[in-house]
Amino acid sequence: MGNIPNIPDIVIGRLPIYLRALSHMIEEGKEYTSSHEMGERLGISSAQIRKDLSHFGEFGKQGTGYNVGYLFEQIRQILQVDQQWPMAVVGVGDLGRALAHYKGFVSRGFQVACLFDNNPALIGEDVAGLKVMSIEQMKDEVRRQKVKVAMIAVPASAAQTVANQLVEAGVRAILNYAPITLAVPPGVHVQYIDPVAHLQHMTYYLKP
Amino acid sequence: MGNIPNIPDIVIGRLPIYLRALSHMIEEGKEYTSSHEMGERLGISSAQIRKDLSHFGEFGKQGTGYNVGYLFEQIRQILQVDQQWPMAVVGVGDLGRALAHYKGFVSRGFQVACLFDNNPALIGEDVAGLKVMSIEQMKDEVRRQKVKVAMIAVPASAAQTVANQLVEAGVRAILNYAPITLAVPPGVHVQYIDPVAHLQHMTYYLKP
DNA sequence: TAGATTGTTAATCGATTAACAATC
DNA sequence: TAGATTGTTAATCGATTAACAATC
Repeated sequence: MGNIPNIPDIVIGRLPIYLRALSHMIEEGKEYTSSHEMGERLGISSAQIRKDLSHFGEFGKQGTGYNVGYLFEQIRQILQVDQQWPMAVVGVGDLGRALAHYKGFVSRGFQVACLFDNNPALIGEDVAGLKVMSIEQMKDEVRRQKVKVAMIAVPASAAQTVANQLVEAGVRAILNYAPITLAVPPGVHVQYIDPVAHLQHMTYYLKP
Repeated sequence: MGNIPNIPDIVIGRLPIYLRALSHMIEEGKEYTSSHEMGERLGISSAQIRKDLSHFGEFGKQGTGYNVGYLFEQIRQILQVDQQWPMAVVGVGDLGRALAHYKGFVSRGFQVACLFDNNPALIGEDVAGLKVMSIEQMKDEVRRQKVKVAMIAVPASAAQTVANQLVEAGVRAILNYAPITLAVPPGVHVQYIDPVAHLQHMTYYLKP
């Protein structure tokens, strides 16, 4: 009913980039922008930006361009980040700690709500104002807090098991920092962050 | 001369994923694999894997598939990660520290070689066996160590300046953790890691 | 009004997939 | 040999770009 159908995933993936650029423009006090200007900043063609946005509605005015604040709000709604998503962090090593302390989540729609680890030495420790809980408590706690989004920061060998447990507890979006491809049921979304993969991608081009 | 021409960047981007899967297979003691099996694991079609590899040569045998160790070595060479790249980390906050301590670089062709921060309170501190150096020392040190690869873990407001300095010092590949698009000269490669962008991409699909 | 910029259409470009002969 | 799987070609599919009428 009134559903916006069939928008390519690659388009969805660019919306957060547009959002980021718009928020910088807001900081700069810029009131209007154009597809040309945004494209310039982001290294994307203006036609692509207009096409992408046109999937969701008409946000601009001919001759004037886009109202920065308005477009920002619209994209926030489209991505559903005009709300605050509580997140679980699993694995409280160096990376998990960095995620727990990261200041950049809150302004962009997320909030670390609970931390889990299987190391007894860590359980109960206070990290960024949260008590580290055991993996055994994870299912209950994730359900209790209605957590739908989680970040996995455990070794590759444990990542699939953790993912299974998270899914069972109701998590539907996983950001996986472990360098391994996860198998999840349909309807559960996974994104990967593997810095080494990015680095290796670039070294290909570093010939002489 | 004998150059392999015009390989799509998107293909290069998948090679690290193949490499990762192959290294898991090596750990498992698997000797042979097939495009079908790899595709299964990675959620990629077998045709795509064969097509991707065919850009670089013929690595398989009909009827048998691919020798895991051999294909692994070949892709390592293609990506130039059969060597150890020294890396600079700029910004020694929580994230920079996590990167400095990360154990996963060395086995995959990288090594954190130097750390920089502009906070006087941090300079001289020992982090993961390295002394934090000042940004003023960066250009000299990067040149001295012939560092070509760097990771930026400073606030967005400082990232462009840092990038400029790194490029001036000879860095040609930058992994940028700051949530901002960088402008760099041709021939310098940038990849981005913005966890929030990935999260926002997924929340789009978390409708009801 | 004149100039600028949108939203959209059609054309182009590129990537993925299906199919299969070759062959281990 | 029979079965399996490659590397490659051609067909399909999808994404990007160019162009422009509409209009602010």
